[in-house]
Amino acid sequence: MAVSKNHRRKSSNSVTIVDVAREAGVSYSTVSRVFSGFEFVNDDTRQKVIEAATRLGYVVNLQARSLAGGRSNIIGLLAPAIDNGYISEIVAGIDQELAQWSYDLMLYTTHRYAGKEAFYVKTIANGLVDGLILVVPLATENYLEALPNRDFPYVLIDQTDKTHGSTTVDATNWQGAYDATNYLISLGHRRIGIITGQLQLNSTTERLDGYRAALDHARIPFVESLVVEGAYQTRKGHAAALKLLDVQPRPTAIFASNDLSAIGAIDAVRERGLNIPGDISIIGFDDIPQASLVYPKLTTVRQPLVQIGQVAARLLLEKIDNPEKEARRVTLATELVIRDSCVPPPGE
Amino acid sequence: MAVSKNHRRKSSNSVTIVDVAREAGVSYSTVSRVFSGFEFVNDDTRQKVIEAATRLGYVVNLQARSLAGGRSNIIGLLAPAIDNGYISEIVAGIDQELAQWSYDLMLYTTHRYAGKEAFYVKTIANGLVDGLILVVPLATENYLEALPNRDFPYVLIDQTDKTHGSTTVDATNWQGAYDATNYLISLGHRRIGIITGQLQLNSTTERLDGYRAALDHARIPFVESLVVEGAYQTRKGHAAALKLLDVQPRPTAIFASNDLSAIGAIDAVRERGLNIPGDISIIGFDDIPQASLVYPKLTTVRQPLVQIGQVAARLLLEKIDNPEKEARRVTLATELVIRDSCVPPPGE
DNA sequence: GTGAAAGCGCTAACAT
DNA sequence: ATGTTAGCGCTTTCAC
Repeated sequence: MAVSKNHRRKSSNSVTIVDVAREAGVSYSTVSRVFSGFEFVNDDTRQKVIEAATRLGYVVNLQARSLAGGRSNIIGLLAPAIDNGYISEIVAGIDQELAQWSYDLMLYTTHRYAGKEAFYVKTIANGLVDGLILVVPLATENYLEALPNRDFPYVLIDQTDKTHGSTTVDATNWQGAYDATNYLISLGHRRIGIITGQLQLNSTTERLDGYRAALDHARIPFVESLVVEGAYQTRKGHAAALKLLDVQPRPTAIFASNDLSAIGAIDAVRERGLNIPGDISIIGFDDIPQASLVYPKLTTVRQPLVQIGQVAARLLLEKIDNPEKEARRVTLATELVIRDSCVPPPGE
Repeated sequence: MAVSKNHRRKSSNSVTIVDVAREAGVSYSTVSRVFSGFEFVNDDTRQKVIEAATRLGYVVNLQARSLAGGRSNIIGLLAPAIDNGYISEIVAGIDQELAQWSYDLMLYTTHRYAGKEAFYVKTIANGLVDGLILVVPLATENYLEALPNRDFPYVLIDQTDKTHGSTTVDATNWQGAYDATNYLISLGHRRIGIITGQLQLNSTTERLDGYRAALDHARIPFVESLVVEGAYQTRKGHAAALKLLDVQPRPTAIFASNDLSAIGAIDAVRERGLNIPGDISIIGFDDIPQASLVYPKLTTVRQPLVQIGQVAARLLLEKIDNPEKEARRVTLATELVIRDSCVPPPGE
């Protein structure tokens, strides 16, 4: 919160619209028209203005444009961090889409104002961004409460909220988990452990349900002790896997609810002197870039991360252009990606 | 460049400083003083203002503050993309540092305006950011030419420029490469291939020089055909490794100038049916998070990526607060990280 | 088609 | 310590 004392103005030697107007011999609103596009301006005039601007090296001041015009062509991304493949891929998708509409991106990380989420979001929304994409794992409500009442455009990624009708994009979590579990079953596994995400999360529940459904479908009894809560991160995945390995009889396969957990699980299994996939098969979820890097290459359920980012950005832009547009939820298809980390159980 | 036609103003139901002033019964500059900190305001008045603001749900409009005050407390990061561990780690460092000074971050990707770099940068610099961090692999000059003449604060990461005196932060590339090569030599290798980065890059040259120096020092002849140009990416690393494997006699070790290349090289070596590290040792550079994920875990030269980001941000902030501050170059130490991808050559 | 003028919400002299 | 007044650089009516 500390703001530096010695506020000195930016070296404001910049060429403004007024300079261009003078140089071109027109009024400065004409210059504005030329650069904001779309107004009817005489071709000669336009030419004069553009030449003058080029001569002077004028570039528009987006800040001023934004204040005056009410729009900044900037959207914000609120995320815990961008230090893992999951978010990076999504950001790539967002960036791709924004580039097409000449929008820019601000990055807000959530770890900043713990406990003051609402204030933080409110400040963001009241500032320069035209809309917000939220990739917030926990406590979404805390962030959201500051938003809908001022009907500020936003979209949620992989996060449905019950209270407000929010525009959301996610993937077929249930189906993906079903597919993963079912694949393991088809390989002959019957004792399948699962490492979940945080239980509050929607995606956690959906994936857990998909897992159960596949078990049910194959008439494999659901065993409580084979379900261990993780947190969608490597460390927790590691710990959860260790727990799973202590269950008797030991599971022959583990479904990790995301790849980060799966990677942690791989290490844990190895530490116990067990072999992957020989002794234990492991399947993940997400297909982040690391999934094909680890050894053995991870069999996983692919989420179209880049596309999720793209769609989220597009929905947001639509919402910005047309605030009346009603909230909707777009769910993209997951896909089983078979690599090397799953084989039939030992002795099969 | 297309700007949406239906510019509608942001739902401007927002509470402004004027509303707060009216509610508190003071002039609106007083309100400004309270929220911009530091002015001498009577405690009673301040109290009244804060209460009024809270009652009304006022939050500052950073945009307006920025236009009026000449400072936005936002800095920009210009990078090719953020989709790899190298940049992600740096961004994490930047973000960490910025958080401390309540600065925010804009993300600009370079792939947008190919061929119009100068214009792009100029627009950025003329807009809302107070400064810019550049992580630009190629054609740095194109970006830079628009900057120094308007003495806009910026810092370069891992990129020295000859023409202007730019503030730069990088790592001990020469020493790191020397250490890597020397380590290989100490293991008994004498035919050591190198996959470089793009030859235009400073870091490429420095690392190549370090490699040569280590060879020289051990009186191992430098062999031209053992040097293959890569591009700091996995794909190119793969291709380069393939080339290296065709050299007769075949190298027993490969120094990849960054981890991404090393990862590509690992795959290439495997495709040739060779074993790592048994047949070929591979060493990388950077120590991105993926380095410890691959199999075998990659021996590499660690760059303090997060710290690089932090230092870059700090230097930039200093420069913003004090434009007279002269440019300087901070070089951080690299460190050899021994993992599993290097062993003595076969038959040693 | 073009110019004049009123803001956008705020900061920063300059007064008092 | 607080109020008054100019802007920051632009968009956007409203005239002509």
